[in-house]
Amino acid sequence: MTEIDGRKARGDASRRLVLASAVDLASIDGLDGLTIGQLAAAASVSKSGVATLFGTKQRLQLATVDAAAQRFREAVLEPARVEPRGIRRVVVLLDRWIAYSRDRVFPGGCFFASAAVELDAKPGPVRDAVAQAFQSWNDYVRVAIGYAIDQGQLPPGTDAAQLAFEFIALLDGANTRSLLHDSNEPYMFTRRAMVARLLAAGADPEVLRPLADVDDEALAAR
Amino acid sequence: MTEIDGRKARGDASRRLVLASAVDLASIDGLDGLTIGQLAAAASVSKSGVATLFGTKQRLQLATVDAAAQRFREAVLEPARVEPRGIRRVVVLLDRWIAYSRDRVFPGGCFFASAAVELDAKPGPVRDAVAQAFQSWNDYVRVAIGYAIDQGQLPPGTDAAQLAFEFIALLDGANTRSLLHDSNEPYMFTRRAMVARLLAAGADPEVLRPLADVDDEALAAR
DNA sequence: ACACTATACGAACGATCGTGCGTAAAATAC
DNA sequence: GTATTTTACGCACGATCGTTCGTATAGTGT
Repeated sequence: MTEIDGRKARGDASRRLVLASAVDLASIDGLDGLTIGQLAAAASVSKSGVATLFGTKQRLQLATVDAAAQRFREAVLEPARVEPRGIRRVVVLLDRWIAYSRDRVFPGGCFFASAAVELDAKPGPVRDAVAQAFQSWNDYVRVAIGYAIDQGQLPPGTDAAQLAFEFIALLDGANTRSLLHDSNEPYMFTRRAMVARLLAAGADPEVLRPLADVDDEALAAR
Repeated sequence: MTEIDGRKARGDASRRLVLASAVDLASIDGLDGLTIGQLAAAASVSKSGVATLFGTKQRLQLATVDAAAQRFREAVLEPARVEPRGIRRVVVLLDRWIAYSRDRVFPGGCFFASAAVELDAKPGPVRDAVAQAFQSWNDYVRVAIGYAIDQGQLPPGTDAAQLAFEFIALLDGANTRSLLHDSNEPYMFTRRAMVARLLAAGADPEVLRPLADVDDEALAAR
């Protein structure tokens, strides 16, 4: 039943290969700064080969957004899903995001933080795709916090949307500052802020340990 | 004593005129996306005229950063300086920044939030200039909070650097989200977070009114 | 008066951009 | 076997990029 077309298969493999370079380049130079010529050089294929695989630059950009979302899910969402729903998953989620940014899963830092700021004032399909991915990540965090509330690990009156907004703002802030000043100190600021915020919201201090115990990462690296 | 050179004066006037367009364009397309050709068209001068005034694109970019810093100071810092040092100035500072972002003093939102994310992974003099401007704004907020601590309006143990980081992250987060989703709701999230944070830090609720009383701005516009 | 400096433009440079065309090779369909 | 589809490349197109050159104009010096 799963009759695979050898031509399509070959093309998909090439697309994946090219897109791996594309997300790396775009995380540094932006989705507009990404050019077909330098992408072809980075992926060791011909310029017209890239054009054949994606047709137009806009479709290349959209495919790049999808590929970046895939890598994001593997680095952040999937590790958090091993934890059961509730406050523990929220904590792992936030901790994994910091690791994802700190370890430069994308060489230019969080791809979506970059793309969102780059395209936020430039209407078009690519901006819409980025906006939706961003929204989707925000909703994921908000829902994850909602589970913690449902389970009584956070007070019933807690505003999940408000908390999700604050956390994502703190994470993105650390991402940019870390890149801009080549330092891990911003991650410490964000950890402290998030832990304090969760404590103030009434979370159990014990489950916050994964977030709270790594303050020395700032001392470890410069 | 202030002998002015008519030639220089004419050139400076032209530079100011061109730079006014440059910061607007760059806030949307980024400092790299800014091209001499479209800038010349937007400012109604010739392409080679722009080249003559700034020499090279990099010097144009550096001049654009300076011009943006000037506009930022006029929109945010100067209005806050009418308040005496202390918690009141901090509150006005944060409130002015939200107005500066919401009113689109730069058509593409905060110029420096844009430029910082665009260049955070691209070494060079322009990135350094943006990083320094960003740092300077961070220090201004931190010092302003320090005054409030010195005057006993915030507890002696308050970490001014931590607070400054959190506030700027929340402000930048609202800026991006507002642009990306064309909504004023993010500003409400940020106001609530900052007010709650200052209250938790021990600030007088009465002086926080300028920040807290405008929740309905989210309802006013979509 | 003359030399000098700064602004401003038109024109052109080589380089790179995104895209289209023609062709060849590989895989599928008949 | 002969069509057809998909990948992949070389090549060239028009457009735009940043920059440079020559020239004209306005203002400053002596």
